[in-house]
Amino acid sequence: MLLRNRAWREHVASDMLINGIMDKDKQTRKKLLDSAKREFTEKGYMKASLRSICRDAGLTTGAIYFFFKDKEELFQSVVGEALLALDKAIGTHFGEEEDFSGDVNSITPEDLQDDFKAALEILSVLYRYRDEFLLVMEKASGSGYENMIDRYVEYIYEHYLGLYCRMKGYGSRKKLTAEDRFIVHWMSHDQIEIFIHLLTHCGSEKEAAKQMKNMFNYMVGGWIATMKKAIIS
Amino acid sequence: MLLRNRAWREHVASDMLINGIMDKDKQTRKKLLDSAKREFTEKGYMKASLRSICRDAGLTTGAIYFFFKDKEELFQSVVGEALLALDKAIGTHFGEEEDFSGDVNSITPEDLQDDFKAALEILSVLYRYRDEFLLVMEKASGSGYENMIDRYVEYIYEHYLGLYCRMKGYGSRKKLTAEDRFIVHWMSHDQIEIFIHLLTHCGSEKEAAKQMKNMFNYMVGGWIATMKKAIIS
Amino acid sequence: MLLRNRAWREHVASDMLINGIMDKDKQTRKKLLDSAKREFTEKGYMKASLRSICRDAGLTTGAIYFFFKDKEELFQSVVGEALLALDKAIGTHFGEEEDFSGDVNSITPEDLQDDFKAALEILSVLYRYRDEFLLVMEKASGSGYENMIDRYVEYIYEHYLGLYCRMKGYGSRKKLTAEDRFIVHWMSHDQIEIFIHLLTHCGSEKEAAKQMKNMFNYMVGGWIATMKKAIIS
Amino acid sequence: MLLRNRAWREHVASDMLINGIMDKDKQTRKKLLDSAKREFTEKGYMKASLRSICRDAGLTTGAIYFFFKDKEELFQSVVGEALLALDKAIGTHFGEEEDFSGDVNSITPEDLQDDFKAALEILSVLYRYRDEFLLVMEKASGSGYENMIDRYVEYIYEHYLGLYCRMKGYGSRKKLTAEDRFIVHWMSHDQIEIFIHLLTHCGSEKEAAKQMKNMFNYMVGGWIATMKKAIIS
DNA sequence: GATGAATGAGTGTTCATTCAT
DNA sequence: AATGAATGAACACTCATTCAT
Repeated sequence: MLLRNRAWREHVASDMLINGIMDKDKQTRKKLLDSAKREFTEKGYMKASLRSICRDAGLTTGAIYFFFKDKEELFQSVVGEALLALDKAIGTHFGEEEDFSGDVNSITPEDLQDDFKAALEILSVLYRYRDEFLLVMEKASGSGYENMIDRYVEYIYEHYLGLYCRMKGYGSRKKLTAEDRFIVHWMSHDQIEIFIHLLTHCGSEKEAAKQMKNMFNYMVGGWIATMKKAIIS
Repeated sequence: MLLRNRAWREHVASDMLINGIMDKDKQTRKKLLDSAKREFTEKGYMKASLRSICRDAGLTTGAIYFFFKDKEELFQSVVGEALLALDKAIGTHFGEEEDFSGDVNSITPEDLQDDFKAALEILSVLYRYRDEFLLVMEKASGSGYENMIDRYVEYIYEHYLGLYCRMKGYGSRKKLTAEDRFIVHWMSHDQIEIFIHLLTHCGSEKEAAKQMKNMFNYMVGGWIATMKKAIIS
Repeated sequence: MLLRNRAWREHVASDMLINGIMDKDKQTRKKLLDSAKREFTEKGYMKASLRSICRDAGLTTGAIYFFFKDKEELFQSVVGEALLALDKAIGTHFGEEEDFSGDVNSITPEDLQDDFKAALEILSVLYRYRDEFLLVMEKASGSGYENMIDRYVEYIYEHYLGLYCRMKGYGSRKKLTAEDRFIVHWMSHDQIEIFIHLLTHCGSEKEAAKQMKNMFNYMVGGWIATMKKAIIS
Repeated sequence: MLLRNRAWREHVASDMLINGIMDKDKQTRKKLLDSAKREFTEKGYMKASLRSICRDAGLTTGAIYFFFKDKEELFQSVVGEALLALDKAIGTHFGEEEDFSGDVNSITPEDLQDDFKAALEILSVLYRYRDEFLLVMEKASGSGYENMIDRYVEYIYEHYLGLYCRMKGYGSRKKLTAEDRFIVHWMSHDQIEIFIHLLTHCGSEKEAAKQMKNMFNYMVGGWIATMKKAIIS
């Protein structure tokens, strides 16, 4: 799992529960979160003013501190659910190394297409919480989520490293050179950038799914070229 | 030209002149800029403290305001020369639409390789001002340079749009669909990301040039796939 | 009586009653007082947080206000019983001017030793409520008990003034000079300091009683010297 | 030396220099210190408000932070000079163990009288900075000077331990029992309390010096009794 | 050219207290 | 009897900026 630790996940999960069950009076909290989302989105984490958030929510200064420990936890509460969902989705599709033991030569670049389906599901999560992810990706500077992108890259990097090895017929990762690792890292990075690019440039999931096709086509082409070159040179 | 306006460019250019000619007591300015670079790099634009910069430069608080209008202009002055150099380099290689009028079919993906040489020269500029570019790319949040990346993307996008048209045999850009534009935009973005990735992950220009080869191979593969698919589907 | 007024004493007394009789659900109050004692001891009156006390007691913020008017009264309730007990003990031993009318010359410094027994009993009270007294003596800054020590000094001062007069053969207090009063005041102060010193430095009553012997010896020596000097000079 | 460290002492010393030499414009700092002294004296360290201090000094909120790092340093600057002076005085009179090597029996309680002269000089320092010492002794709760008294006790305790040993004819401190140490610690404490008592109860140094005579007489009587008892029992 | 003082609005945060339920 | 929400004033502290000298 990518996200911090179990305690944190449960914390966020309990948030979701609370929000789900007690519809009656927890509207203040909701209002606060809405205002916070708006403010963070407008000004970014650092420039966002808690006063301004409270005002916008029709509350007084200290109100936030009944529900949230501090600014950081408020931000966390805004994006937590989204991150948890993404965490789960990524964990499902990129987490476990597929138990592969067939003929090495039978692996074709088309295997990459499997990722496409996974990517579609991830895309679905991303659009379910679009605002929140845009927040994390572009407005989190100064918060504890500043480098979330890198963390995701690092996570799927492991996955792609395995895929790369199998495509090259490496039995062990020990055969990987620094150059191998660099290009795989880049391709992992690129995969994440695809998601971000879609999220920022496509207004709907549907539109994003359509464009992602071409982007994947591009990406697969890149992988093929990378493999060929490796074989040739 | 990419950068704001002529007035600004001249402002920056005169900076360079000043620094070059009057060696005597403009060293205070230099000291200030050095300290500013250090502080911005350490803490990022927003968290950087002018007090701290002055202290580090062995000056008092108000000193900055003799040389710079405000915090923003100080940052600008730190990164200005670098941006100007990059602007020039990009202008040279991506700026002018090549006067192409040959046989459409003669265009091969290998044309992309021309970009490689251009990219190497840009890489050279990037590493000449590595600190400054890292500043702009990763620490400018809150300043006027927050979205510099997008501006560069937008700029080379025009270039790649032309290339794409010629590779597809389009006589006019009017034939481009929204889908065409989207993928070209992405590929432009990707090109910029390659530079940033190199700058952040390679300690020397030499190392970066080496890794860029594989990244370009990947990119060209992507272009080929994009072209093919376009033909097929 | 030393403590404020009758109303207050009855208030505290009724507290004791309540705690004694209704064992059933007044345990909440008890829990609150325990947590308060802990918090006050840890952080001192001012830095103590009512929130924190409630949390520690497993209750919510407002709960305190059912039992106590405000922070001050809570503190009062924590230390009240102890103060009342001490008030009683001091009243018994230092309160009433002994009905003395014998031969003036028969008074010897050994009369001071009578105080020793009284002091032992007071010590017993102090150790019965050791936590509470340490609270009052060292952690009450900011509360209404800040200068409790001075009040005790003032109280026993009257007692020692009488003793001093008799030892000097004064028939009336009118003979006392400002200098007389000053030294008696100091010696009263010193007596109180002895108690505090013991309470803070000895872990058990037994240990304190042992050390008090030497301290009294020191004190009696001081009284003798004071008397002699008064006679001589 | 009692006070923290050399760096700190030099810091305070330079303060004194600044205040002494530059009479011209440093009046703002002086005003701030005056207002601070007043505020701290009135409300104590914790309840003192920096806002209030600035207001009283005719300045705006942030002004303090030009001269002082934070609340703590402001307090330090108010009392620092006084503490330094006291440190010096105490160091002179209680710091060095007198190089005693005469006949043990020749030591009489009158040796204690030597302390009297020392005490008079210390008293002089205390009254030179009376406000400041009252601040430290009674209003420092919450600041870094909360337990200054104990520190002074600990310091002179060493001195009195030596004196006690010589009066008892001990060649080495190893002969001291826990009970010995306890009573000497108490007597050291008492010595300090004498100073505080004078400072709080006498309006002038002259008056204090007069009353101290009797208090010393009392103290010497205590020492004699302590010594005798030790010999007898 | 540069200093050093001062501004003043702003920040996140704390907390005793209140009160409808 | 106790909850949980909300208040609102206060706090220490930061900082870009200004300006007389």
